[in-house]
Amino acid sequence: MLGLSHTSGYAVLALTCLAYEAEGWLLAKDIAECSGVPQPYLSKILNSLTASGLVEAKRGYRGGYRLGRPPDEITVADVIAAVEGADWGEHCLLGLNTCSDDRSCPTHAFWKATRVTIRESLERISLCQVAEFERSLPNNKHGFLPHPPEEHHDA
Amino acid sequence: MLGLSHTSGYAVLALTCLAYEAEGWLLAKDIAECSGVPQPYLSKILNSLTASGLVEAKRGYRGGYRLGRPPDEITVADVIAAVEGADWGEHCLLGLNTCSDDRSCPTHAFWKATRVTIRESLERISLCQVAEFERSLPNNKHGFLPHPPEEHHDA
DNA sequence: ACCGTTCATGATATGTAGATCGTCTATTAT
DNA sequence: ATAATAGACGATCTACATATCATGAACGGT
Repeated sequence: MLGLSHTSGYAVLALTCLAYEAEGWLLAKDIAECSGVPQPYLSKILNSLTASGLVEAKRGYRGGYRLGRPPDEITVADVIAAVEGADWGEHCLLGLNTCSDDRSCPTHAFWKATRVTIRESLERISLCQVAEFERSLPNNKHGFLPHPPEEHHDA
Repeated sequence: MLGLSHTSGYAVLALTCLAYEAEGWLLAKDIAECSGVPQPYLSKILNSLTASGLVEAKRGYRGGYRLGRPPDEITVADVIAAVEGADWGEHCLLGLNTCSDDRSCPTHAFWKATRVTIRESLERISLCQVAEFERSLPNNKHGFLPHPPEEHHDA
């Protein structure tokens, strides 16, 4: 199956929620509800996003998460690198670990070029654009995205 | 990590060994040695390749495996489909299972187009070409590929 | 200083890919 | 028919991604 892990998608969704709320702090719990990502797992993801500086975390009363820098300066590629490691997209298409520039596999040249295209494309998609995109969708009920800034009082 | 499973690469390597030996039958043991794939695991892979018709298996004395059809009629895409399932490359880049044409993710359109390119590229690479490619490599010692048709007598 | 709030972190399931082992069954030389 | 050969298949084991839980540590209002 060709693609990234669920974690990458989760991270993008979570950050998109934060991109909506450019000011204040969002609780992990609210990000979970807004993004649809299971909360305990989301905490782990937010944790590694904090470690890589994409988000800031504040503990205690009135704490929560917010973006570490403006949403137009965070790309989908950044998010993926933060959760998958910087070397995502440096691997052999066929999963061969013997494969390198020196000792290449039959798909090596093609895949190397394709990876660059993919990486560049994802570097061109900022969180702003993702948020914009999500907002534009006709059936943006729930699952993907917010719930405009509005507070819920009931459990 | 963006890429297919190890199994796909193993399958391609194994079939490339068979492509060398267009006539007779090759033992699982010899394919394992030639391709560098761990033998017990290779058996599973060969088994599923047999199920999909890419190779033929013959049991018993003087048995072994051989290609089910000429190597120039087997593409890398065929091999991948056989081991990963026909729907490899139909998944969301970000691993979101909520993602579809109807309810797309931000990378959906781009990724859908890219997938087609990838698939088409792999459909253009036949086992003949793979074998040719491997043969052309300067340091084709062992690991990847054969061992030109020559029998090994010692353990 | 206290205490509730909120993130951080380690321990613990669960599912699936990767890898191995042992045994069953089919084939063929004799 | 028999025995040796070689693939088929089920049971098992490890590693990792995914997911959950419980506890710890930091923060801020009072």
